[in-house]
Amino acid sequence: MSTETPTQGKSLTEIIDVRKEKIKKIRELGFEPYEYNFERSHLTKDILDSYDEIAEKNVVRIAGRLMAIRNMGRANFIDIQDDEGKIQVYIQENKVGKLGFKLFKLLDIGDILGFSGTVTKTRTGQVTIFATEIKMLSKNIRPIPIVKEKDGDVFDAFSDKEQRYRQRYLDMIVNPSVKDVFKKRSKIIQWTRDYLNNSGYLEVETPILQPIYGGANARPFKTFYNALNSNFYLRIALELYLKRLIVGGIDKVYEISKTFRNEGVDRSHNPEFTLLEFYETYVDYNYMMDFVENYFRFLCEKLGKTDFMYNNHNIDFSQPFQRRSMFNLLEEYVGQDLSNSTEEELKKVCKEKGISLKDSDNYGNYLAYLFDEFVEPNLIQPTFVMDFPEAISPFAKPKRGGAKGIVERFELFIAGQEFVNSFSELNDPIDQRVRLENQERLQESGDEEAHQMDEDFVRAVETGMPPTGGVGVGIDRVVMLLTGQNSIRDVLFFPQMRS
RNA sequence: GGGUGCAUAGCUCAGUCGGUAGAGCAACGGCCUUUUAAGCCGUGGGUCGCAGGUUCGAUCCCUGCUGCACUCACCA
Repeated sequence: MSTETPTQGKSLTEIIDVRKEKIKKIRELGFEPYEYNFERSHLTKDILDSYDEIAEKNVVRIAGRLMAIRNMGRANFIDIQDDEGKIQVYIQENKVGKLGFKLFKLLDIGDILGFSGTVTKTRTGQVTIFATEIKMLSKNIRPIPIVKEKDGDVFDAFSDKEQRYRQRYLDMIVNPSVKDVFKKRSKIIQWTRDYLNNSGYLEVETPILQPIYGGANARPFKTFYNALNSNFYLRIALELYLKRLIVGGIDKVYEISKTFRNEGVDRSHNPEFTLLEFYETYVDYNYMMDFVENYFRFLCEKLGKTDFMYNNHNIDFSQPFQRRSMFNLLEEYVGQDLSNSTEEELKKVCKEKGISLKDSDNYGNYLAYLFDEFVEPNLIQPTFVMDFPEAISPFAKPKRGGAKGIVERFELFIAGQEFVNSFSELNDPIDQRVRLENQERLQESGDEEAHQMDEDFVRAVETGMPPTGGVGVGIDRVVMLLTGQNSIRDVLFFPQMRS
């Protein structure tokens, strides 16, 4: 191979070759193309925000990624982007020296650079760093997409969703608003912890790898533990271990962590997602409704607003959340009072409404089908739906003074989607065992999502579980709602993609 | 899993009623001392997603596959 720099950029591999040659040239000039550190005096945002103050001190040191070059011969303007912003740097040969200028000539968009310089304004009034020293901190050899912008219009945006998700780092570099969503996500999760910690809750970690899965109706991911020669599952919920901790004497406990369900991927589902569950002793689901409502108010307060556009709906958190029983809502939207209907009667209603049924379906399933089909899409503003059928709620206490077969459970619906699920937790061990045995039978009869019997969990309840209110919150959905994103993929750094 | 659509240069996109392709940006060589989608002159860059089929000839038509988007079903 010739030691000459190729004189023409060609395909991608040849562009990369040219940049590798530049690495050699940078070393020949006496510079290290991959530095170990660089002391910064400011972030670009600081300089732009407090120009007057900094201009007095005058000399600054910044570092960041080279995003644009406007080359006018002896006068050169470049844009440097760091975590919080972007600033213009002015490069002139008699300021950076002959050697520095030779280095400048070897720069490419995408390089990570450090600069010393003085802060001034150009004649158009733009805050600019007049560089006195250039330092190469990391040489880019793979070109990044060039996105240009004028008056708010973006040109040639890096917009291919597949590439954006697969190469999220590129997406973040060239589409800076992407980072804003994730920073807000991080804050929402931090505020969630604040809310619970301030209420006396203890954050804990429980097993992700479990010999028996449970706590929700879902298919698990299955794996094999060689050393134990047995099957294990990735957890589908946090419930059963957190309740063991309640039995163990932690009065207020929560976990916020990844959970896994072996189901389809779509705009609002990812196989691994972030679930928050919290349990508090000596309270019931009525208490938890207030607590959850206040949680959303707390987040609104932190975000400084109560209106959010989500899936083309304007969601208003300024009003008290509606509280309606499931039967009450069914009566409104299905058009008949089903609260005294028998299983057979419900089945008939489902058939009349054209809902396809499975053999293993029961009273609770029929109600759930009617609810999903006719009620859910209408629940746009925050609404607590109360009192679900026992048959689909194996961990909730029976409704006090209510109809048989109904439990104290609520779900919070917003924009037709479920955000929160909560029970007055079942603490009667005899009843709990019966419920899980029923689930076990369902599983044996082919319901893949029914619960497994968890003897150790039942043993814990038998030991004595205090009255407890429990809540599960789909954090990704909360983030979607509060950041105005309609796809879960836009609130996950690395959403699930096919390989 | 079903349906619809898309896949062309590093990026954003044209295009070929079937005769192996173009633009802008980026790259490469020049010019330019206040630009900011900088500008000007010049140069190169593509197995047109993959595999088959039809055809004298396929990037284009057909089939299958893969990936992505939207959507329906299931789930948070």
